[in-house]
Amino acid sequence: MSTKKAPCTNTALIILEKSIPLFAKSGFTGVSMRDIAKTVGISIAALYHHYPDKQSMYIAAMGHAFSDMSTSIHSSLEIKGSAEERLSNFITSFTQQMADSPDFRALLQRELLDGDDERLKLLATKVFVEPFKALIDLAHDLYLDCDAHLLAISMTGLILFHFQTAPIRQFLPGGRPEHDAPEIIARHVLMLVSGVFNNVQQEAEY
Amino acid sequence: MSTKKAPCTNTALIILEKSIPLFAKSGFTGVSMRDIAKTVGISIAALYHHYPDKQSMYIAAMGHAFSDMSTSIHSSLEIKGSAEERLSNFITSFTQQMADSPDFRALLQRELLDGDDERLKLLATKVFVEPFKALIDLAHDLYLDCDAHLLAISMTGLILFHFQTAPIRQFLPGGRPEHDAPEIIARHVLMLVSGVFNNVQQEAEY
DNA sequence: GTCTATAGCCTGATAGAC
DNA sequence: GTCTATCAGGCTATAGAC
Repeated sequence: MSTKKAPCTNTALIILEKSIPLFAKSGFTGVSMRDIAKTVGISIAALYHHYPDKQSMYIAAMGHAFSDMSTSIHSSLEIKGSAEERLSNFITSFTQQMADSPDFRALLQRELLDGDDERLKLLATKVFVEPFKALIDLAHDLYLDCDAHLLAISMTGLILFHFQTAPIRQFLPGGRPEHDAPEIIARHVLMLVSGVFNNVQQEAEY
Repeated sequence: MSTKKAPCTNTALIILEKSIPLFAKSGFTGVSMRDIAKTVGISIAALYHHYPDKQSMYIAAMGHAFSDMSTSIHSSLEIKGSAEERLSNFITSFTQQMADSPDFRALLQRELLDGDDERLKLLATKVFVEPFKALIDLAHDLYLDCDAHLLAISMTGLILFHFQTAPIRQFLPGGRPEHDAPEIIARHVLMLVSGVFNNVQQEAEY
């Protein structure tokens, strides 16, 4: 367990870790093997010793980035408490994790645009299936009888979209730098979702 | 006014209209001048007669795509009625417009990832500033005293994220094909936002 | 305004020495 | 496992005829 977190000296893994920021910034077609070789500090031919082609390297890099995020998310789903506490905790920690992982966010966006079914399935099962199950359980415990899948999408989307739009918000009415702070975003999303909670309770009382 | 909507026979505009789907599908670096020339049905050299380089052509294509969306959105912001009716109408029509414009959605996502400040400012002023103003007015009329900018981002994000995640939802718990329908998405988002409305009213009564 | 032809560079990928 | 050298083809962009 502790060995997995040790700084990596294996060349194949170093290639992945150094190429992830490049792919996040410029996408698959925007990064050349030359760029990667230069960043890693080895020759192009050496890259091909570890991966048969660029596509395989990209997929391996995605798998690595998604595994990292997976462990990070998993570790924050276990907290016990009331349903309200767990909801608040999920939103807060997920928002903080996304704020801490700009590369993952960019890769996620790029995969949603360009990923084929195989890559999207990997992304789903490695990263999002478990938090989605937790969210659906949470919706059940909170007596939210709206579609749990749609609600889970909405909650993750609410959080992620605030980060996605960060670069354009300075040009939109009311946009201010404070709006980028994860604490502000988390509080806002929790307010929105709590609204649903109360709303459905009201309807149930009719 | 009617002339603007007439089918275009000007080569420079045909180039834009035929290249927009290519850029939407594969991004700037994923489309070559060869691809565009082939799709338009002219030679590469002819492309360079109308645009000085690939970058200029891409920016012109973005401007064209965003203008189209701008007029489409503007035409649905004028409807009168109570604040609740206008909210419902905005969500419904915006969701429908996004459902009808997959190319615009893809270009928007790509620009959020790769656009520089100049391009993002164009995107903001051409497309999003006006609906944002309408949403902020709406939030005021509904006595929502939460941050209007954050709420506007959240509403557009709620809608857009359901489309963004369409290809991956089949791999997530509870995902079903019906969830892609704009009517379902619009109703779900309206339910979420109405929840806020009731919630804030409750708080105001305390 | 459109064409053919091409320059000059960059691309992914390989061969073979060490 | 890493290197240098290289290939064949794609890339953006241009020249010059019609």
